[in-house]
Amino acid sequence: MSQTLAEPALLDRRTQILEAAVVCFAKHGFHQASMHDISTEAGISVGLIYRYFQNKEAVIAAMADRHKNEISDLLERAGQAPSLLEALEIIFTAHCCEDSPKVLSAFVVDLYAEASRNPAVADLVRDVLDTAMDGVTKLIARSPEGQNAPHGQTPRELAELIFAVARGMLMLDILQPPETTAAERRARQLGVTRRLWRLLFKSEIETSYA
Amino acid sequence: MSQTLAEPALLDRRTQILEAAVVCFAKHGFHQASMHDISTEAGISVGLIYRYFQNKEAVIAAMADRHKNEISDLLERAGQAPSLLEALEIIFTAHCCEDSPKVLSAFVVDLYAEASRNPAVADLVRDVLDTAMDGVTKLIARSPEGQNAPHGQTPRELAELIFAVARGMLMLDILQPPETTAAERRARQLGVTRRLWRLLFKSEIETSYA
Amino acid sequence: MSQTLAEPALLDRRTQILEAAVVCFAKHGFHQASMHDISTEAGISVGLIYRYFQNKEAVIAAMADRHKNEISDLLERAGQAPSLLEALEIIFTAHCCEDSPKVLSAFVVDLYAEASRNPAVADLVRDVLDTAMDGVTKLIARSPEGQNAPHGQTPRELAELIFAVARGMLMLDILQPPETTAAERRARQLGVTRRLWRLLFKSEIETSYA
Amino acid sequence: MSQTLAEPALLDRRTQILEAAVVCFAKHGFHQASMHDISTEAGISVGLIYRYFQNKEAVIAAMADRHKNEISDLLERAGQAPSLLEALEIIFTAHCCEDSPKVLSAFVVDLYAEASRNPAVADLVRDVLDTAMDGVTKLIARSPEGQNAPHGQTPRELAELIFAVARGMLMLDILQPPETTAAERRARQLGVTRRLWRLLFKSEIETSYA
DNA sequence: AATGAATGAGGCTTCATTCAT
DNA sequence: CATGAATGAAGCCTCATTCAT
Repeated sequence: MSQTLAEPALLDRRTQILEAAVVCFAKHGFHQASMHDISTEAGISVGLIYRYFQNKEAVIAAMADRHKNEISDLLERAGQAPSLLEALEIIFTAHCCEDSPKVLSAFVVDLYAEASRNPAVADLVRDVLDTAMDGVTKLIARSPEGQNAPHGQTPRELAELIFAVARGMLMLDILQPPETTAAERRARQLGVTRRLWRLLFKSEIETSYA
Repeated sequence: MSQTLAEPALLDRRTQILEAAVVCFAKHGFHQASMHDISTEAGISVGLIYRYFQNKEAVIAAMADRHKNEISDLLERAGQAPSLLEALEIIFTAHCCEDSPKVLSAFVVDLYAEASRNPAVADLVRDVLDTAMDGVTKLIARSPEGQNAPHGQTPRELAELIFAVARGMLMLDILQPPETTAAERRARQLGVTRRLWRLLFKSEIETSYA
Repeated sequence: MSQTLAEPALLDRRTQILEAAVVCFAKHGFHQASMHDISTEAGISVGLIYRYFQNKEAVIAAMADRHKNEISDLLERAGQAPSLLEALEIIFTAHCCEDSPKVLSAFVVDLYAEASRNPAVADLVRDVLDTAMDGVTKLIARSPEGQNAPHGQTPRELAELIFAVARGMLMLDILQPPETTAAERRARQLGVTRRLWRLLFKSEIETSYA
Repeated sequence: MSQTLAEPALLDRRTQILEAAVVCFAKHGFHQASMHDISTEAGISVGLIYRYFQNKEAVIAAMADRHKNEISDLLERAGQAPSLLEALEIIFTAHCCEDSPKVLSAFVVDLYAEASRNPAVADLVRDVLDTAMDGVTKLIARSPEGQNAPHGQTPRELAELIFAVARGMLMLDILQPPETTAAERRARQLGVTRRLWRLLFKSEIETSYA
């Protein structure tokens, strides 16, 4: 009976530590955040972290993995949206959550920075991106407006552009003044999303009616 | 008489140090690169760096400033291109230089990561971005194809999209396998640039002739 | 009723732990072996060790005590040997057991190293040595060849020399390449033992007949 | 001119650190002595040690090397002694120096303990021993009393016995009560040396005259 | 009796920075 | 102007020990 309890407890601790780690990593960066910072944020002792992670590197790797799952969830949610536009809106505004303003953008950019020197992280991030791109490609392919994109661009090409814009907006999001509210950041993202959507999927004539 | 000589020498030393710093920063990241790394790369002693920069922070700040100038130069060159497409091509392929593959992408992404926690760097990067955006906005406004963009998007809005894509491509560039050649990366960037240009500036009908 | 059971159980646990401790101590040294190592080797939990030993120091002390008993047993066995030479052979080859090659040598040398800074261990080891020396002195005194040693050396003096050689051989044993078999190490020990015995107890003339 | 100075300075620092290290290692053991202990004993900062040694392991290795040189010097001195007995006396009393009582014995025993788990140290110690044994073998071979040892033992065999006794006495030396003076320890060593010498090199008859 | 999660002090090592030369 | 030896704070990690279950 302790086994059925031990498993979740173990997972919970890991989750608790990772939860603290995102905060610290987003606030200070992977390598500027100390293990002590994380343990304090998590409300536990430093040593305990090492019961659940082999070392700091492993925490970073787990964070990357967590990111993979979150993107996965995001795509899932986007896939269930009633329209392509709404799906894109979900994808483009995922990081504008009230509770941890700017946290996600900084974290993701840091993740890419880390990927540039840590091959393991690079592989993971690449994998995430490929999966995500495939997902969006399918989303486009099955949507009505994806059937005849302007200039005959393929769904894959459109997905690539969409992702470039999404990652780019993440970088620009970092530069928003710290006092910017989540709502404001969200509004901005929505604006860009719609303009992008119109460009990619609406021919001139149709749009004039909109 | 030493003053007329001192000034350029001083600038040269600073340049020499910064030149070494980009290499180290791109290779290891701002905070993973040690002052010793930089001094070794520059072929000088550690102490000498402190004669030209108050501390490591100042080196990072100077690097950000250097980035500003480089973007400035880039815009200058782009502004002299014969066509908008060519201007965009210059902007989008600036980081694909033979000598230091992937160096610039990693550096810029790191710079944004740093901006997310260092307000001084954030201000500088924001300034760079604003200036660059203004430049491109003007480029678009004065170009023939910028006159009537699809969906009535303004030059500013188009510039925003362009920059989002440009920054996004930088992030994606990081994920390229290390063995990717500069030429391959350049080709990819050019492909995206052209597709983006067509989308933004070519109406469906015109394009069919292209 | 649990008491009659508890006693042996308690001793068994202690023995089990000490059994695991020798292995770990010999493999890593007293202070390099962690309590966790010992608990794993013993197949129990860390906490349990503290039920039977106050702390690591106490484990080491108990190990020293165990060593005392083992030397005691060894002398017992040696005392029952039919001849002095055979007694010496038993003493000199005790550590060449098949199952844990080199284990004992390393452990004993470590014990002496520990004795040099831990007075409690020093006292114990000294006690062991004195007792052992007394035993061997008696062995010599009662043996025929011990009656007239060359140069009129007393049984005590001879025992001292014997023990110096025995401890010294232990140190040298450590330097044997790891692949050396117990049999080889035993053969070497026997050779030295016999040469020593001849020197100490055989006059030149008698020997020429042997 | 700074180069001719830099070299000795570098060597001096290393020597200074090693000098401090022997003290700490002998007092606490290799792994119980902290880098901080060593730096304090040497009167320098912790970080400075790392300018001269890659890590603690390297300090231990250097200590082992130092030991090799000291044994080398010792043999040199012993080789110049007028008689074999005096040569042996030098070898057997080397560790009984006034200034650091018991330091050397503890250090050497620790070195052997370390050798039992650190192959690099084992190789070095083995090498030291072989060289030393060769030296003593030669000493014996060239000495008058070495010509006809009792029982026809070869110089090599005699050297082996001598070294076993020497290492063994080192171990026993550790057990001397801490208040034992260097003179007392020296006296004891001399006693053993002479008895050993008589046994190995003096026939019964000659001795009766002595 | 037994477990193993949790703690936190302490060890090794790095690195920004200073300063005598 | 230039060097690089020196410092010491701080980071990562281990481990003896405790305690709730």
